[in-house]
Amino acid sequence: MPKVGMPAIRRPQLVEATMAVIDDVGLAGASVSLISKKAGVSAGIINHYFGGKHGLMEETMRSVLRQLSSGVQQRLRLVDRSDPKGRILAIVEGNFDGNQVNSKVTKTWLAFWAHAMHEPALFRLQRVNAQRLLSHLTLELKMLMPAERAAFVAQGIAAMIDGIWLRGALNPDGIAPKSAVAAIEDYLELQLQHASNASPSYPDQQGKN
Amino acid sequence: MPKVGMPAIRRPQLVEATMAVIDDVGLAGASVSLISKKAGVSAGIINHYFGGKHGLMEETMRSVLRQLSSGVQQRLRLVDRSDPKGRILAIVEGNFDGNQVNSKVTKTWLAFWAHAMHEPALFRLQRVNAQRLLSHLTLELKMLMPAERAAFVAQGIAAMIDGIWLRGALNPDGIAPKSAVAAIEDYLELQLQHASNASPSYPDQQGKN
Amino acid sequence: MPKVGMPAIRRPQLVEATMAVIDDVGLAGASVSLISKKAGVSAGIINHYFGGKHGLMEETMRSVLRQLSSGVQQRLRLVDRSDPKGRILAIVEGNFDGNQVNSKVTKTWLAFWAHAMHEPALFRLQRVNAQRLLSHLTLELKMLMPAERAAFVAQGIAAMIDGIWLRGALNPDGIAPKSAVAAIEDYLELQLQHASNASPSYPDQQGKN
Amino acid sequence: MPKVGMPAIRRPQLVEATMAVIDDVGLAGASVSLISKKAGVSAGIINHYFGGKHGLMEETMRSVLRQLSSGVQQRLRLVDRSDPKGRILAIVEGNFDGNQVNSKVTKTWLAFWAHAMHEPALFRLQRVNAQRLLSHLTLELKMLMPAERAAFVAQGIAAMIDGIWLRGALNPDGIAPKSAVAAIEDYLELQLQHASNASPSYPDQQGKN
DNA sequence: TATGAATGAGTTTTCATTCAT
DNA sequence: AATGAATGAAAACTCATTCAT
Repeated sequence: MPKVGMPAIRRPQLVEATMAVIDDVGLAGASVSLISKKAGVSAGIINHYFGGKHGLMEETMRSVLRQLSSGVQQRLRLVDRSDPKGRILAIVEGNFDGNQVNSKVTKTWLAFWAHAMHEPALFRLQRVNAQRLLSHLTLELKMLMPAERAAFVAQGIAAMIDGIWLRGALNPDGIAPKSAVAAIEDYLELQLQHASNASPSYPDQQGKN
Repeated sequence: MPKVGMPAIRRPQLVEATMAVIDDVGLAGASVSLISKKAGVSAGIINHYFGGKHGLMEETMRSVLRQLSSGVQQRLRLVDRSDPKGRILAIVEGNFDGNQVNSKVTKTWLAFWAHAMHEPALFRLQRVNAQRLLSHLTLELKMLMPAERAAFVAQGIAAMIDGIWLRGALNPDGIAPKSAVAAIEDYLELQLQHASNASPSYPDQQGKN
Repeated sequence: MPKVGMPAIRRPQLVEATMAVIDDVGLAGASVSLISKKAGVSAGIINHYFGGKHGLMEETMRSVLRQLSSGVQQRLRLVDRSDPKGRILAIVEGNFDGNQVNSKVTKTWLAFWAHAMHEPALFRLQRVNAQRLLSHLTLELKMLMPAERAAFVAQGIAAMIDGIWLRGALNPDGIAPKSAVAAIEDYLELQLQHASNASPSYPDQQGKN
Repeated sequence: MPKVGMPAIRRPQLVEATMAVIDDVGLAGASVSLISKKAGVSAGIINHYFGGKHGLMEETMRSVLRQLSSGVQQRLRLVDRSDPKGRILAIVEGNFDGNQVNSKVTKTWLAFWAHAMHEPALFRLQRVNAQRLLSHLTLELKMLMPAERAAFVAQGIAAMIDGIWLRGALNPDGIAPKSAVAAIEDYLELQLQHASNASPSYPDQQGKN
């Protein structure tokens, strides 16, 4: 008689082990045998639950991305819809959430980004995520500046977020969330000042802060 | 006597083939046999010239980074030393040089960045490069604003450069150099205005443009 | 559950196959693929059980040496502790035990002796074995002659044993155990006579036989 | 125009290099490339002079055996034909000649002995040499004891010689010629005493010494 | 005569996957 | 559900040999 509810235990357990192994030895060195050893189960079990290594990898990447956006969602929920600047900062801060920026997550995230380039399924996943960040930012920025400018600034913020992550992967200590957020907040602030000078029809920003 | 000067032909030929294969199938799929097939030579030759796959990979990464910084160097040579803003833009433009931003180089660059996380030799290489970009930018920015602020802005610019590259890897058409440079130039411009307002002792910027 | 107890079957099976292949084609020709073919299993299994060819070779050498000393131990158990001459002959006979002297074991033994010269782990193994033979012999001879002389004679006997093995490897029919033992017994007899002449305080030998 | 007399230079040069490399890394590790590097020439040259690696190895083995028997021949020339015991000791001493017993020659000699087991040409060479030692010894011993006994003792001496060599290979300091010769001389002496007791028709030995 | 570039066969090893238990 | 024994394909690498120069 099979133990019931095993999938709910085994799947996250294996995904966790996968991240840990990728952190240890890189994506290239993350073999099924290493992952199963880390999880304390047999190698065959991966096929049982994920239909193969590929399935486990996809699930792991989904999990990484899910973790990342859940940090953003959580913080957004705390900020009023009518406070665009606050919401933008929430998005930024969510991206540098405490448990996101340690070396382990940074390396796994980067490994998947590179890997996704040649795996259509993962590529789509990654692209959707990148676009979502952009549209979230654009949506809020449109309340503070003209649409065209909003799109432009959103691209800048998104690039800075990912660039800080990317460069943070080279740092053994990971990313310092505070200075990361400060850099982007500074950028945003300048853009808002610029916007208010150029077109006085978007004065909301000053009032809100 | 054997054919002379072959190393000068074979080594770049194999490095080229390596980039092409990484572009095709990713770093994970870039086997020695695939690379040698692409180069039209036997697999054994890679050991002959690079002492193993590892040597070829390191050389390829060096080549990618070299290409990147040579674009920067070339453009810097055309700009007067007393024009910091011009030099910063030269650095930025060099990073989005025409032959840098096609999908092939972007993907190879990203693949190596991720791979370097677990290869000490490549890691050092990558880190040195990332630091060089930063110090080049800081050096010039110091002529336009206080040292502390210069370091801060340099980080911002570096992050935007790498972030645009990273996000560009998701784009099948590669990076659009013009809008990439425009985004960073805009950021720089705002920072300069801010600096001149805050401390009138760095007025050079206005005169130079 | 998988088939249990396979290691207990596979390991000796692979060691046996290794000896057979070394006998057939020599140590240099004993490839993993040949060995696994002889054992009727796949090549990969060797890594599964021995962690690589090296592990298999070490285990095989241990097995050869174990077989050799078990022959000696067996015969020693049948001889009274107070009969040094009998014990020495038991050691000698054990070294020319029936299943030791066929061409197969002789060649494997010699191949390993030569190979061990450049493999620290095997070298130690071989050296320990050579020393053990010597100390066993010395121990018994000390009851029949002065210590210094005992050490001298022990070296002689050990040399003759190994020399007969070595020269036996050149003989397609292997070693003739009887004449091998006879040659060494003759040597021992002469040494005992010499000892009893020189120092009448070691008369035990005559009484015991 | 070819340099004349090159074979007379190159062949011994390569044979020397081969022995040195076998000493360094063992027969298994002695690749053509390593040998040619040691000799300071190109790899292709070995085919030129020896028709392949095999030819070089055979020549090297011949050289080792030649060196060994030349030591014996030299010493035999100094001893009167009518002094069998002296001639036997000359043979023994020749086998432990100063330049024979260092670790380098010992290891090469042993490596070839083991290797010869599976190379008909080398096997014959080795066998002829082993037989020659035996017949030299028998020839002299026949002048001191009955033919049958002479053959028996010759086997004993030959076994001790080779046994001491074999065991000497395990000793980093090589073989101590003096104690090696002493062990065999002792054995010979006992055999001669025994022979003179058993059959007084072979009294020469005593007179000669 | 001599080189060393180049090859291709063969080696060990890794690894995802399958499967009997 | 879970194991780990077993496989076979593919990987990197080694190496004797060939050959144009």
